Amino acid sequence: MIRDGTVFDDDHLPTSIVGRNSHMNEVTDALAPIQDGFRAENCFLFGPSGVGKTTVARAAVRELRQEVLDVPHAYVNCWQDYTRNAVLEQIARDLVGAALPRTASTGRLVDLITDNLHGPGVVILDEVDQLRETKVLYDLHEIRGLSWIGIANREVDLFADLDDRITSRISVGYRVHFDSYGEDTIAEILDRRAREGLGPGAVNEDVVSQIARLSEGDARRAIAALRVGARMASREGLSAIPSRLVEDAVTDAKCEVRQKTISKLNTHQHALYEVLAEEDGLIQKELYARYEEVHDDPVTLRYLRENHLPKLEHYNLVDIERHRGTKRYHLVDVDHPEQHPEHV
DNA sequence: CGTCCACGGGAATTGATGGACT
DNA sequence: AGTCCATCAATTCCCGTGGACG
Repeated sequence: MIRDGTVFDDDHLPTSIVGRNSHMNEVTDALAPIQDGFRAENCFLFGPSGVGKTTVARAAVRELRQEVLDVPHAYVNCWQDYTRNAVLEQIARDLVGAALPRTASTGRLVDLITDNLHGPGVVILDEVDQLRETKVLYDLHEIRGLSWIGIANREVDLFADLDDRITSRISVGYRVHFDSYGEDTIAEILDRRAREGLGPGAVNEDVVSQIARLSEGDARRAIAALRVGARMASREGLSAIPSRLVEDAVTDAKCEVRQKTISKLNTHQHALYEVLAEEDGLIQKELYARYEEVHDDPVTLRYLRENHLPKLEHYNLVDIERHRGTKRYHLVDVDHPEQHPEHV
């Protein structure tokens, strides 16, 4: 019953975007100057996860490229590439393509991009609030014709630690707020994905609205649930997803995401996770003490605090309970801890 | 008030790597 | 080929601030 599994991938970009017309218009407005050969307005998209921010950004760039041939564009996930150098390197790769030295200094990278950028270009900075070195925004501003689309969960002040005289010249022309999808919009999205990726009649209206209801306005979760449901059904030899499987599919999809996340943790993060799995609700100092025992090459508390702990929190694996100053670390609950499905 | 704890700025160190110079 | 220097990422070390609490 699964005709095309790629339809359910996180990076799948549908041919038309459901329920985000006004957002699309704002972003394409921001990019419009490129059509006349000028630098676009920087813009900033914010809202919770799974509400189509990245999709809209990518779709807007795609639309632009249908109007204007070969607009140089780059995509950077600042969560992975959070240093100045890493960001510039990624941009150089996407924008300029081809050969760049294995390691290059930031200055060299800026030169490389500047020299090879002919006409205006646009960079998508996903999870831009995770950027450690906001100086890079200044670097981008220095490159003629380059503009960016920043994406974040909350509205953040990106320019906090930049020189005021400089920041006043870097402007964010558009701020686009994304709110949660309604259930009917999620249902519409699911319906289209099903039509594209599954056999005919694989889902009925009832199943779709059930998934939509259970996924709390998060399209990513809904789509993952649809994929899991389809897989479960086809394993039973069915050509349609029966509604009795929906609930399991939603929770399994949740577990799947979690397992995938855990498998990406490094040894330090893993050790922390293990410690918390054994003993929940520790304060930072206790957590560190346990971690130090468990890990055979521990890093300092300072470093843990700076990198690994925030990472676990960001991954939504660890929850921090603040009770009058003292903070306690907890694992985030899973609905079905007793069983998790084999990995994808 | 003194202590404990969390937070985070900032300097310093280490190790890899690549380029320039000899 | 060998030496030296610059850059960068990762990590550590040191420390001041500030809240909570007894």
